[in-house]
Amino acid sequence: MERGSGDTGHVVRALRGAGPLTRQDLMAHTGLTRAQVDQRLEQLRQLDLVEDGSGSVVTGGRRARAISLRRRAGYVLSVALGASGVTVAAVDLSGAIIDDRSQPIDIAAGPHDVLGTCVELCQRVLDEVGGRPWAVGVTVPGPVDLDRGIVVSPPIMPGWDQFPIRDWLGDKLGLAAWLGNDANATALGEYRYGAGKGHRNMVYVKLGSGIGSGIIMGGVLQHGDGGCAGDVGHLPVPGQTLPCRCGNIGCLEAVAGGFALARVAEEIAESGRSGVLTAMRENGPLNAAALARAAEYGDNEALEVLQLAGAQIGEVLAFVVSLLNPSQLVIGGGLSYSGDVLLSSVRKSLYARALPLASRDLLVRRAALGEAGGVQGTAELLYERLFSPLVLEQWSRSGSLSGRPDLTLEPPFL
Amino acid sequence: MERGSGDTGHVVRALRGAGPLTRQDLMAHTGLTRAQVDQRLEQLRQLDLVEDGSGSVVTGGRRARAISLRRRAGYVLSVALGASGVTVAAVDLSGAIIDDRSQPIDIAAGPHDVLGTCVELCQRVLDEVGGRPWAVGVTVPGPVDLDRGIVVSPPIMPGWDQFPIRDWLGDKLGLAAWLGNDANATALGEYRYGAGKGHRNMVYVKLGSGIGSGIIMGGVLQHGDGGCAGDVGHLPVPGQTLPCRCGNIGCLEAVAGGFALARVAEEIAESGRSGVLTAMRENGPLNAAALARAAEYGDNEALEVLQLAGAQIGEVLAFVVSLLNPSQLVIGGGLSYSGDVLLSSVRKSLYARALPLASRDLLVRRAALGEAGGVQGTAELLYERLFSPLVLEQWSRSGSLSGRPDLTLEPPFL
DNA sequence: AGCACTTATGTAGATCACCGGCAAATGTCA
DNA sequence: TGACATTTGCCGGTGATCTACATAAGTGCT
Repeated sequence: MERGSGDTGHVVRALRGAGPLTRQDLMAHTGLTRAQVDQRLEQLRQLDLVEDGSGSVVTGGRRARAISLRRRAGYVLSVALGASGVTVAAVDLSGAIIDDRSQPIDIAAGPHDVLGTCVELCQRVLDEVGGRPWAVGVTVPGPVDLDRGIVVSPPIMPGWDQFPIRDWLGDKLGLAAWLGNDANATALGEYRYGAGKGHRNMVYVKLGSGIGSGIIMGGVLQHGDGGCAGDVGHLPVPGQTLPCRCGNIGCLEAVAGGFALARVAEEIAESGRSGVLTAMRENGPLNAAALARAAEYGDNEALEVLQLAGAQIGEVLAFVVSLLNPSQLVIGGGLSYSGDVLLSSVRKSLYARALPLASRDLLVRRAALGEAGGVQGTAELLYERLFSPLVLEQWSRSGSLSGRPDLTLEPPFL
Repeated sequence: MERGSGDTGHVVRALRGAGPLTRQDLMAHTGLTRAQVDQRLEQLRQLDLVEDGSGSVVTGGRRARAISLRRRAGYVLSVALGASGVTVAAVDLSGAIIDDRSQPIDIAAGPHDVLGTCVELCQRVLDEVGGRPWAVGVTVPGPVDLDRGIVVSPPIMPGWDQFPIRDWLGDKLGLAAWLGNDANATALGEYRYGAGKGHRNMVYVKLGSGIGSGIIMGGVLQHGDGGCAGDVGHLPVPGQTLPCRCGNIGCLEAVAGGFALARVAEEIAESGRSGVLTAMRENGPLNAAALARAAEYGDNEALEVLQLAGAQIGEVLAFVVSLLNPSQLVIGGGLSYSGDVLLSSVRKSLYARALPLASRDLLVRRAALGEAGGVQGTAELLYERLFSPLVLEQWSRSGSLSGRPDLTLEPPFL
């Protein structure tokens, strides 16, 4: 079939995962023999993907030459659409961001407007970085139909339902394109580069304006059959009846999401129950971050609100942990960076309610990548697909990394 | 490394999954060339695993010889421990049960007593079937530490905590052994042979004396990091406070499991609110099945209890479906076979509460394998490991299928 | 029955990847 | 500087795989 190019991807993955490696290291990592490693490296050298690094550790004998991926060999574009802003980044083979641009947007302006802005940002990044990227990946804060590259009934993206985002952007840029969910992609980012490294069963939770999550089981990002696995934001919180944008009532996002907390903060400020919040309000509309600041100043009202939200989030996550028994829970998103009140409240509630067996060895950590997690995760998703056996073979055959390869396949590859 | 024996397993898997196949079919299924298929088949022929079948379909040319696995080539032992009974079965390569024995037990009698009975049953099956099985797999209705082959803090298995079930039985029988959770194994059985065929994201729910589940995502059975993924029986039902054997309160199992329903039935019978149940009680203690029969006779009290239980189960499963977005939910276990009241109530509650997006294309079906699902699933688990590249290579080297191979590896294999 | 056509299977030589061992290269360390 | 350690380049032998062709075993038409 693919004449041994099947495990060329293995070599690339090892190099991407563990930085520069000597031939010996590669043998250990991939299980291949020296001859095999050499052959694979030759193949990669012809594609101009690898280069010799400097010497390695001192062992008392001849120093091994470390082989590393050529960072400048190429890159992918990541487009991270949020509720109120978009970030476009060029991400190199190592997962590092070469260049990125952000711009505020209103997602409710609809696909043509917003995607137009995306293309502009992409152009500016492309002008800065030069060359042609291998692919472009887009993430959105809503449920995605992976096969068709569209969003379906997104609660916070009015006007986007069924719009062919993937193909529109792909054709506009002339690149292979992929569309996914933002929390899912960030989960992969944290799994590869961030707080979740090495935890083959891991859940990433994004606490932002909305609440979402990404589930990694068996080392594989799980999208579910309709592409909406991990949508914890719209799981019900017992006893709650607040209406949610999605049409249901009592959704976690509706009671403890950033939007919801901002609204509560405004209410408190208006009622005058908190001097701190009322004062803060002078500088503009309150948001969840303001609430967190108020809580750190010692404002009781704000503290209570955050603690309640944390407890509610923890309650839902306890359910998730008990069901999936991951070894790590990574918490990210805007809300997670504003003080410790919320996070510690989540922890407390989570450990109190989850099955002891499932939570005994559970680690709950803050995300390590911050804002970059999304674009890095998206890049990771693209690289997984770009270095799949099929695409690699296609590239080897043509002699260069060009064309618009098929990105719809799901790992694990064979 | 393994000299091309890596994809011998592929051939076996194709033959196991799709019955007798011609060489051409195998080429299509595995992606190998004819020469490769021939070589793999030769290898398998030397291990006495395959045989030529009769001719195949008429195509207008020479008829292809179908190749099939020799059913009598060997088998594995499955030991399915339940709360009140144990079943031992010999399962052949096709997943068919060659011979099986069941016997009532009291799991509370402790490991030595119960496992002694298991060994006896195994001996009887072995005497009947003859030959030496390749391995033995044990499943228990409790949380399992897969690495160590023990159960940990099992709610309904007093006296079994930390007992080395796997190694004890393996040594007693002189076979490679594996220990797992019953619902997990059954999930795999339904996925391969039963109602879940082809649904790579599937959840199996066992409604019996206890309630458990098995989660298959990406075509792989997910155990979770501590081995207790899918333990839906001890997820909390909102608003419920009944104490559970596990020490928590309001667990699904405590309010809607078979034990719980039996207790409720007794209460009703005692109170005299239902003539039917009071009458039934004459013939011995009531159980959940009696409740179901009473409901079918039109007894209102019984009907209400079942509907409530179904609604509670559906509520928890709605959560599971919304989170994991599987394409199929398979419901099995003793309770699922007693009438339609419970199941339809589960369905109603589930569809009403799950995210529309996650449940839109969801199929909810009854299990197809019945009692056999557990032992077949266990066998499937064993075969996955027995035909992994490493074990196959070991066997090829020694020339026969002997020894006690290592069964701790998890698929997917590479 | 005979013949053309289709498809599966067996076989042989060419080719390619891989393994193992050896020697050269490139270091360290005393 | 010389002994030693380790990596790396190189080459012949081996075996698996590929290609191509011949043969077997059918179907369907005349």
